[in-house]
Amino acid sequence: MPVTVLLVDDEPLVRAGLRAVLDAQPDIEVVGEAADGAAVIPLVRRLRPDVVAMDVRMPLMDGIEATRAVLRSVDRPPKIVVVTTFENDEYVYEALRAGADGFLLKRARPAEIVNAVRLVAEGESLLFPASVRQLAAAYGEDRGNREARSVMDRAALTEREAEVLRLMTRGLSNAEIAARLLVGTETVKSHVSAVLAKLGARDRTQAVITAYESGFVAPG
Amino acid sequence: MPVTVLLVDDEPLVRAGLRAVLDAQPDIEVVGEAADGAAVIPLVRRLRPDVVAMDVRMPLMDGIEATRAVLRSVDRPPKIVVVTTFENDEYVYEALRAGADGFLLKRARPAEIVNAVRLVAEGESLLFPASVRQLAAAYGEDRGNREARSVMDRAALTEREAEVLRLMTRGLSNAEIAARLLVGTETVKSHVSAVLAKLGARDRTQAVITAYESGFVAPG
DNA sequence: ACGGGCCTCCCCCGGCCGGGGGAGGCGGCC
DNA sequence: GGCCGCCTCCCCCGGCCGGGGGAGGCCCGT
Repeated sequence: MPVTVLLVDDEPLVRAGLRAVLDAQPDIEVVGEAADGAAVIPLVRRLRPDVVAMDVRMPLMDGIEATRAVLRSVDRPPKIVVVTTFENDEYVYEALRAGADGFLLKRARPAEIVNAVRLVAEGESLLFPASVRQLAAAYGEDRGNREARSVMDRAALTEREAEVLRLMTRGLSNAEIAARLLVGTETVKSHVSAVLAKLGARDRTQAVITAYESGFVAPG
Repeated sequence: MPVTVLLVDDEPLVRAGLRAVLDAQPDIEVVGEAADGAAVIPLVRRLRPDVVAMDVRMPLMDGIEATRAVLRSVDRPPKIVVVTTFENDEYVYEALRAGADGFLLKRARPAEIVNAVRLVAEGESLLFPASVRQLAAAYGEDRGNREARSVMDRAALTEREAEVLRLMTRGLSNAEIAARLLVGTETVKSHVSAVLAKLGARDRTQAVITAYESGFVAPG
């Protein structure tokens, strides 16, 4: 019996690509598709796929949440392969921590994609940072982003500081933030200074940039 | 006779997706694939496709270069549709300036992809605002975002202003931008003021926020 | 030739910003 | 009880920022 696969990705194009690649294999069968993490649970219950190929970045419920949801609400859960565009995507690591069994780069060659699905179906855990490192080196780029994210991770903003940063990302001035939070402007200045120091930002603009780059705020 | 299409994308997965979507149409036929811009010229010469669907971001030769190369070295060149992941990708604008006839978002629905190919094949030029607006509306929900996007669309920044805004989104001060662009700080201040006015922003922070919200810069 | 848009640079000036340093109150933790 | 982290507020001050107004050179289209 073939390995059954459920595809979860918000982009129909990617789903079509995965389907084309996987269905071309005699021992693999795509049994369903979903456009968002929120739709995964009932589909997994009904279709009982061996493997779920799941995008990490999706609009309503991302791959991390969806992975957690599947693992805790289905017994004998399927293997979960996380699909991502960027190498060293923090989301991927989170998804793996959440219990995903492996991951796939969208730019991988078809043979690698097929191989990854077969391997996790057999119970192998695909955690090869090595190959990711290679691809990262080959394609370079996207470095600043990872930095921003890790800066934000290590920043350890206090609750108040995070709130102030959030208002900064809405374009508010110190005086406006003060009014919004019902505190004095001097207090806001203290928080802003703390945020700048923790994020390694020179001014509020750089702080806002870091917030966007790190995913602290979602643009789309 | 069907519309013939050549796919150019470094990711086999995307090629497979486009092929699946396009080949499903009786009036469209994918006649070839290439993984890099460098391979396009001979393929175009041999296959004489009506349309080339070309990724903008590729390792060896990007879509901009490849577009230019095709247009200048082939007579009766094919229509070129630029394929991108991000809306408002700077590369896309460059490609359009280089002579591309339209563009496609990878996250577009299959029907829209098919439609875009048919339209350019018929000689329609798919330029941005309208179709982007549609896609944004279709996928949007998020209202503020669409507003930001339309603000950006109507902003009509000059080339220089856009460049200054791009540097602003990198966290640079006026002095640093001046140094980077080899002009005086007063000049930069003029451009910044123009950008703020056109974007309806009060300060550079708000301008950067608008840039992120509108997709002028891609965060992830 | 004239006008208009763009890029460049200049002056003045008020204001918000951010750094440095300090301090008091409150809560939790050892 | 004592310490520490967080939130709150204060003063001084230099600097970058942004507004307003102006101007010259360039190219393009009329």
